Amino acid sequence: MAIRKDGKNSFARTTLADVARESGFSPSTISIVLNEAPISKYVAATTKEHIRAVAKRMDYRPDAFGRSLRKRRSHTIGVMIFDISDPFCTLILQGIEKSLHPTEFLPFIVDAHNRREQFERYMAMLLEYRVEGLIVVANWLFIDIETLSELERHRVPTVLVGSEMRSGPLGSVLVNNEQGGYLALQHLYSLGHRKIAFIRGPRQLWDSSRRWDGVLRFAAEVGLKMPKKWVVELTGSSESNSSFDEGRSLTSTMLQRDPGFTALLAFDDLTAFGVVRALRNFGRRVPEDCSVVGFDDVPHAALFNPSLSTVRQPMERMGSIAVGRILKEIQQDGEVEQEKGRVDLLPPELIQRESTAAIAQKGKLLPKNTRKH
Amino acid sequence: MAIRKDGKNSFARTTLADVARESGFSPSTISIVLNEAPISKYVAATTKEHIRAVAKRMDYRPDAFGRSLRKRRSHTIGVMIFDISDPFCTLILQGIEKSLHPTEFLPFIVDAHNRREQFERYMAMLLEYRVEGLIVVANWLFIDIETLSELERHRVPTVLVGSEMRSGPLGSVLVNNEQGGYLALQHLYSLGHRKIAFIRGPRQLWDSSRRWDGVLRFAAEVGLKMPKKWVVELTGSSESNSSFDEGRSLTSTMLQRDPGFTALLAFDDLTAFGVVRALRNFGRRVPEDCSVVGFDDVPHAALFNPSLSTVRQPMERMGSIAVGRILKEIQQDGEVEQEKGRVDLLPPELIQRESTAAIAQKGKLLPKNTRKH
DNA sequence: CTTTCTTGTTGAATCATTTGAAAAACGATG
DNA sequence: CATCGTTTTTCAAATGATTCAACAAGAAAG
Repeated sequence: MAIRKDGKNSFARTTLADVARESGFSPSTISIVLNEAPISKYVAATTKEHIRAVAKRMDYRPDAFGRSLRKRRSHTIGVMIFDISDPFCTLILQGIEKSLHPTEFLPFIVDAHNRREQFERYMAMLLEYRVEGLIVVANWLFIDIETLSELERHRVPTVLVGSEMRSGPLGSVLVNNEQGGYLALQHLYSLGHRKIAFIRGPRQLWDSSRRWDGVLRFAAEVGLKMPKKWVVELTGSSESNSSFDEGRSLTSTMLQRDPGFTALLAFDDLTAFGVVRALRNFGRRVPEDCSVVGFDDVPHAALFNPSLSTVRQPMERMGSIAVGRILKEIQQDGEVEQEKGRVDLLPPELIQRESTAAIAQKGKLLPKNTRKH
Repeated sequence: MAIRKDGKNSFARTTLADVARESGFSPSTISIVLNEAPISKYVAATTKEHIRAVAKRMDYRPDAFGRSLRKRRSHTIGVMIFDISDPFCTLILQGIEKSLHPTEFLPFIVDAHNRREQFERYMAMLLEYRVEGLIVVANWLFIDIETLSELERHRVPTVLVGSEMRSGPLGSVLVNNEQGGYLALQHLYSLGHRKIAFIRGPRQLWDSSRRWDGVLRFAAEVGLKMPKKWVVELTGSSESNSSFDEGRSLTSTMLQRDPGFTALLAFDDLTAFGVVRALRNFGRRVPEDCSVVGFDDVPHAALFNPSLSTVRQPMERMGSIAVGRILKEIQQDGEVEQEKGRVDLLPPELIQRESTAAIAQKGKLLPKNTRKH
């Protein structure tokens, strides 16, 4: 359909040459005018006007490929995520988008679905598209360190968000997990809880250990006992709702073992949701019979019943800080090496909601509690 | 750093010419071999091997810009979303990604943040990048019809997911909202509820009306009365959690007006979460005192307390069907016009969970409700 | 009258790749 | 020895835009 006699598809896009022909000026002039290049100050005002009018009338749009090829710039920042359905990563994405918006850069988002093979394929893709920077949103990261270090090889400024490499040249932006763990336990402790159960994160996850370090530090400071029967650990499959299911089953196990705890500290919000479900099924009310605290503050934490007390990660800010660092690296073109491996640790914030409450004064747990707040 | 005497950055990417020089063959041959073009069957096997080896050794990656410019194909499908933090849209995205994965196409995702200005900017961007197809995920769509119809002008095959245009040339893939509304009310009715409150969707939203049509159809069939005092409507701001907040405040209003309803049908899941919150604050238990049904089945609906009964939209499938249609249109290159404006209506599915229950036999709320079903 | 300066515009090269046409190389055929 | 048919490889053009050096025209200066 719609092929003209001259062989050209009549719907073919308008090119610079078309505008040139139509306006009577050369392609060079058109380009200079439309890009408002420095030399354009020598172009006659009438010419400028005329060219702009013609370009608009013909609905001219510069071709990204031609342009990028010539300028050797793509004006894109690659954003690699591992699971778009994770709300944690969603908010970071929003932070990234928002701070990229006023710039000349465009995010190129790809989702590896937690699959190594896809990670690699998309990675190659991003390099072919010559992204000028790369942000890796590592929500739940089991890709080996090795694979990530390889990123450096490509000489593309890279920042890791939400996770940290034990060693290695990659810069990262993340919450201070150690402090977060500390805050969470401190919160429960200050509400009077002494019999506290714990669901740690998966051992393979580095953040998980840091968070646990914070918990241990507070426990040591106040001399809290942490009996083994009340400390369990997620296995960390990469399935979507696995931490909910695991939170639930681990809690059930602990309840059957010894239901005497009055509070539970969960690795993250999704786990905490599972915990609440298990407690309810066991006939425990939250927070009256057992307080629960999560980690992350995903958007749904506030909507949940009961709304979840949790340690907030400033996710949107993490995204925008990552963008800031990438832009800086791009501008400085690798001059300031010392910036590269830097780790930005942002402070977490304890958000108190309904799922935690002071322990019953005279309440024995099992009997009924008749207090006010 | 690392600029060689010849002025070239030593980290510059390897080009086809580099491989040609290194291997002793011409760029043409390299291209033919690496792309396994038809003529490559005439290339000597030893040559092929040699070229592949050199390319691999030099870590050659074809440049997407050079290639796309020459081939006049981008191998990308634009995906326009309006709010990435909406879980509804997240699942559709996953469906899209998954079905695009085995193809030669790559999704180019942009998020307009519900802002018209950004929508237009990103739209222009996608056209500059010559996307070969476009999927618009219209979760919560207040962009005028006009703007969307304009898409057609660009001769890019376009499919709308999750919404439908009253009229216009754009094809779409969405759930049968009318049937969904019908199912939701039928569910509550079959549980014995007769005093039912309703929170409609915003009037500007076309889907909202269709859903409501289904509700009315069922009500008419069984002769259910729907007093005005128990029918309210969302205003539909584009804020992130607005439907939660609105669901909550509208429910509070209705409860104060007349708390006699035993069930509530909400426009969507997020609204339903707000409803549950309001009921709890009012001292009503869900589902014992009031059943609540949502719409969508977002991932968190199952994790919520109580887990939410709802009408499921097959979101992942919607995404993959959209991809299927786009790919077909691309291949047929506009030959089969009749496909274009087609509307795929997928069947919704009622998911019964904890938030709905049969009405109490010896009912408390208002005096007697002593029937069976 | 030549030179210089300013203003306004353009030609040609360049970016990395693909591709149809053409050119080698080579043995075989008449 | 010219001609032909294969097989193997390369030339050169094309894709769409940007940019630098250069050119043209007119005015001003020497």
